[in-house]
Amino acid sequence: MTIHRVLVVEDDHGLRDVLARGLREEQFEVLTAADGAGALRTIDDQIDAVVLDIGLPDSDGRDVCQAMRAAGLDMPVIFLTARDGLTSRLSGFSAGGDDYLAKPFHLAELAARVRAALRRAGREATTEVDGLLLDPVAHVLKTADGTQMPLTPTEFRLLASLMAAPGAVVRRHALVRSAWPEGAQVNDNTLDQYLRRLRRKLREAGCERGISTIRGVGYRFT
Amino acid sequence: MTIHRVLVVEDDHGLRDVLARGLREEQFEVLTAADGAGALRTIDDQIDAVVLDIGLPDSDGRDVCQAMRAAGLDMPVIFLTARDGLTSRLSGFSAGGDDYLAKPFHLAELAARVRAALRRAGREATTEVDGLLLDPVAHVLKTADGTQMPLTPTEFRLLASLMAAPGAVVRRHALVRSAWPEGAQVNDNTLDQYLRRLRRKLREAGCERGISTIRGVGYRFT
DNA sequence: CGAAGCGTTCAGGTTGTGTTCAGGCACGCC
DNA sequence: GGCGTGCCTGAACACAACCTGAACGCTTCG
Repeated sequence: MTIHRVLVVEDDHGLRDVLARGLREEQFEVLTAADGAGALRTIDDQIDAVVLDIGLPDSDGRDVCQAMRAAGLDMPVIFLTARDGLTSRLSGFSAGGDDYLAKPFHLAELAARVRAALRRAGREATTEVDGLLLDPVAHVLKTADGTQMPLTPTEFRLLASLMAAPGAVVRRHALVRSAWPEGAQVNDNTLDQYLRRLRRKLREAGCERGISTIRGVGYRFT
Repeated sequence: MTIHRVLVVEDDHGLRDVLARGLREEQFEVLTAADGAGALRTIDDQIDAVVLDIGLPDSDGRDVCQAMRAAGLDMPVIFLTARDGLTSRLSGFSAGGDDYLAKPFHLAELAARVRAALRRAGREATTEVDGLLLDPVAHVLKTADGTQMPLTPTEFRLLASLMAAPGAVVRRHALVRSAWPEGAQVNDNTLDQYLRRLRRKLREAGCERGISTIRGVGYRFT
């Protein structure tokens, strides 16, 4: 999993901490701000996404977003709204391909939305190894001859991890750590299956490179 | 294969933990610091490499690097820069750093870069004897003519132990201690078998050097 | 509702690694 | 030379690691 920088803007201290800690556990790098002014002070083009509470003490979250856009900052924004009603109004507004989430919500859902937004915005890093490239926007593997092979999210994370350091052995548990959420219990066989599917997709895409097994150690993309 | 000591300097707590844990799993000994001041307090000539965030709260990572150099510390530095900033790329190099890595990145890639930097700096994460090198990243034996010979984990540990001190005699029980877990009961003949297999693999790889027997004492890599 | 896609699990087969056994060769000592 | 010890060799074995094909539950989406 690649590491992204997320700014959380929320006035409630407790909630802000919960969000920050939760997103960190989901492998994000997290900055925080307590109000609109602080957000605009913190924000720059190194932020990959913003989680933005609509009801801020000093200003409306949407104004903050507009100020961002005016400053030429185009990263995705996930709005947090105080339950119901508002959401319908927001869906029409949806400025800049953003997303919204009504309180209360699950951390896992927020993390998923942030990821989805990053993907849509093309903020994921493209990995490329010798003509073979991994397109993070479309979640597709593109070969030199233009063939496109769709990948599932988990397949994508696994292959990205393998291609990040071509030729190097990646240990099994390192693969698990990079493709599954922190602390997930993953059956050995599950990983086997994914490698099997990845190898088949690579073969079907007519790719001469492949994943070799280093028995007792891990796998290597060659 | 000696263990290397890496200092990770990163202000974000979550990211720092992820990096530290990941590098430890890759067999590094990891120290951490949260800012430039802490880094300069921690650092000494026992550190083999530094992973240094450019954007630190109290100072620029490049200044930290320059301060290091001024103090006569010449270990390699891998800069972490916020997404593809070309400027930080260049100035990172002019500050005497060895490599850079743009966020977001994969752990496997960071580990590979740290190893590469150590190798370039002559701190040798890989064992090399006269064109024959044992590559722990790819987990293979590479000969001068480019042949790659895969090794099993135990073979790898044994050969590493022999190549660590070329020309010196390594006693049998010393070999056992370095290639098997502490307190393992190893049949004499088992070691014989491994030497046999190693010699054959060396021969098959077209290597003129070999392992000679010192009867009653041990073995020597010449 | 049904269909499709994704993640996961199960059962069974295959292979490589680590290990042991039986026997042979070579060296050193008497 | 006879003999023992240390090392080498070829073959065989057990078991874990890994691969494979098939199926199941779950969610999503039409």
